Formats: sequence, structure tokens, C-alpha cells
Amino acid sequence: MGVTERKEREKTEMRELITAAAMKMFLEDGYAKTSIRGIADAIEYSPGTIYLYFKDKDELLYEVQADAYGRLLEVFQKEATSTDPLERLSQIGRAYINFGLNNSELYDLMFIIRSPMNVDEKLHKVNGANCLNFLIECLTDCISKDLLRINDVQQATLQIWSTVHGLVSLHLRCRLKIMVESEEDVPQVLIKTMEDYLAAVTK
Amino acid sequence: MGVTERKEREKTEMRELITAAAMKMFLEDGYAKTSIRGIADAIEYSPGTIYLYFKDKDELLYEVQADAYGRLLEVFQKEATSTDPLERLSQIGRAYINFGLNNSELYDLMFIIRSPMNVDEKLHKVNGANCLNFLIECLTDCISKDLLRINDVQQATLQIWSTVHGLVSLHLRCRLKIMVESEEDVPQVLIKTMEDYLAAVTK
DNA sequence: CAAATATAATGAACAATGTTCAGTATGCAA
DNA sequence: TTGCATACTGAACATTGTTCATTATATTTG
Repeated sequence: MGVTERKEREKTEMRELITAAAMKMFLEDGYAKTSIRGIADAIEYSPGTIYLYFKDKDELLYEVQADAYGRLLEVFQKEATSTDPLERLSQIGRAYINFGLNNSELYDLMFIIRSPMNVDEKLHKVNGANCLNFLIECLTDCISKDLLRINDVQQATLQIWSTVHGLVSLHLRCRLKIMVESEEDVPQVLIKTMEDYLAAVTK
Repeated sequence: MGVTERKEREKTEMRELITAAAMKMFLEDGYAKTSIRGIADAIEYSPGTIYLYFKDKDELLYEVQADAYGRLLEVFQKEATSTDPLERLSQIGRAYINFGLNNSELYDLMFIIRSPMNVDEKLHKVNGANCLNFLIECLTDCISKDLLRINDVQQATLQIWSTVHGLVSLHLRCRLKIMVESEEDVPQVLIKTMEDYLAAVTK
């Protein structure tokens, strides 16, 4: 009886249909401005249907978050390929910053949005952990080769993540306007700040 | 005819009444969860009245933001008093982090919340600028005495602000749960990370 | 002081939101 | 063909920010 399997398949297809539409709209308009009704319209179903596949709007968020972390990981793997761990660290930093600037609404729901973290604890530890590990491995490499003025991997991870996240999120929330005059200079300024930081903590 | 003056005074008193209630509720429940109706109830006026004194909810936000920056500045002035610029820098960092952790909802509306920046450009450049200048002066001091491995004041400001903001905001949005196991360790971890950073960039 | 005018406050109404649920339609099994 | 389970609908609910005709209050004028 392959009917239950088909039903199962249809169910996941429907979830993917919804997720895809949600991802598209989240990217364009952001999480907050995207309404369930809007998503329902886009896939030509009624609002109520979405609640047959997702508990609430947050669960939809988690699904898209997982996707987003996957994308970031892909960017890391594509952009940060140097065998020199210090150069690779710089590549990771640049990739992260550019990802944030070029996918601001995605970055928002990945790292800025408030999300009930009961679910998050599990979900973040899948794709999100992969992104983090990419950085951790690089830093482990740097530290084992005694290239940095920081000896603890966790501390180093926290430092660089905070730095790049701080830069990106302050900019996305327009809080850097006091410091950086011209808007179009932002990408370069952020990247320069990150690289100056790396230079300062490099032995 | 002192009547127009009294009217003026009553008008500002009413604004302050609203702002105070808003501040209280923003602190307790956050900006998003505080409704205009709730504020109106608290001061025993009708919802419509608030719109006679504030264009919209955002304008109320700006008013409270200004207050909040003032508070942060006070904390800086009280906590960061060392004559040694390096020690003072550390004091600023600790004060900033503790302020964020102890006033999470306030920190949120100061540095994380999305706010239309047409108004912000002006408003941020008053109290917000004073806070920033406190840091800038300290860093100018450090750099002029050749204590840091960073030579540019703007770069140094951006680095340390990003670092501490990154730490605080990642934690407030529960994104550090992947890295820091125990919740109660967070304050110490954040401060240690900040001080390790300072140590690394110190000559 | 009384009437006319200006100002202040109200609260019902609007549109949009996330979410629910009784009802309807569809497809599968007997 | 009949009965049942599953899928879907869309109206309804509560809540949100915001507006505006109406009412109440206060001030100025005659």
C-alpha cells in the first residue's frame, strides 16, 4: 500500500512549498512584514492551511533559519578556501560580512530576530553549529600554529564572531550612521575594521 | 498673559507623563509588547490622547531612547573614572556590558530595534553621541600615549563598540547558547572575552 | 456675567495582524 | 455506492496602531 507513502511525500512537498514561499517573502520584505495571509495568497491556499503544516509563524521561521544557515555554510565553503589559516580566517570574516550586507533580511532572522529559544536550542545546533564549526576549526588551526595573541579557542571564536556580528548588526540597524558618513563606504569600512582587528591580534 | 506659558508647561508635563509611563512599560515588557492602549490605561487617558502629543509610536520610542542614552552616559561617568586610559577603557567596556545585561529591554530599543532613521539621524546625534564621545575620548587618550596596537581612533572605536555590542546582542537574542552552556556564567564570560580582546590589542 | 470661540479629550471605527475552528469538499476503503 | 478519514476553507476572534467626528472643557470676547 504505497498510499501512505505518497501522502507522506505530499505532506513534505506542501511544507517545502510553504517554506519556499516564506523564504522568498522573508528575503524581500523581512519576517515581520510578511503575513501568513500573504504567504497563503502566494501559494494560492487559504491561511488556515498553513497551520495544518506549521504550528505557528515561529515554526516557519525555524524552517527558513535552517535553510539560511545552510546558505551561509555554502558561502564559507566557497569563499574560505586558503590553506593559510590566517588568510582563511580573513576570508571567513569577509564572507560573513558580505553575506550579512547582501542578505540583510536573512541575516536578520538568523542572528537578530527574537525567537523563542526552546526550539532554537535544538535547531540552532544543526546547521548553525556547522557554520560555527567552520570558524572554530580555522581558529583551532591558527592557535595550534601559535599565530594569534589569543590562546583559548572559545575566547577567540567569541571575539571574532562578536566583532563581525557587531559590525553587521549595528549597520543593519542604522546605528553606525553616527560614525560612518557615506552609506556606500560601509562595506569597505566594515571589512577594514575586521581586518585591522585581525592584524592587531596576530602575532 | 501667562496662559500660553502655562499651556506650554502643561503640554510638556503631559508629554513627560506619557514618556514616563512608556519608559516604565518598555523596561518591563519591551517596546513591541507595549501597546498604546496599555500606556493610555496606565496614565488613565484615552488612546487617542497620546496621538495629540506624539505623532506615532516611533516618536515615543525616540523620546525614550534619548532618556536611555542619558542613563548609559551616567553609568559611564560613574563607573569609568580611572585616570589610566587603559583601565578606563576596561571600565567602559564592563559598564557597557553590565548595562546591556541589566537593562535588556532598554538596550534593545537603544541598539537593536529597527527604527526609521530619518528622525534617528538627528536624535542619535544628541545623547547617543555623548556616549560615543566618552569612548572616543578614552581611545584618543590611549592612542596618543601609544598604548594600543591600533592607530586610528575611528577604527579603534568601531572595533570595541562592535565587540561589546556583538557580545551583548548575541546573548540577548539567545544566539550564544550554542557556545556558552550555563546561563549564569554569561556575564563573566562576556566580560572576560572583552578583557581578553583588550589585552590582545594592548601593546 | 453670557455667549462665542478655541482647545483638549474621547472612544467608536478601520484596517491589518496571527490564530482558531465549525463546516465543506475531496479522496480512499469497504 | 456508501461510509469514513483526511484536506482545505474562510468566516470569526482578539489584538494591534491609528484616525476622526463628536463631546467636554477652558479661554476669550462682547
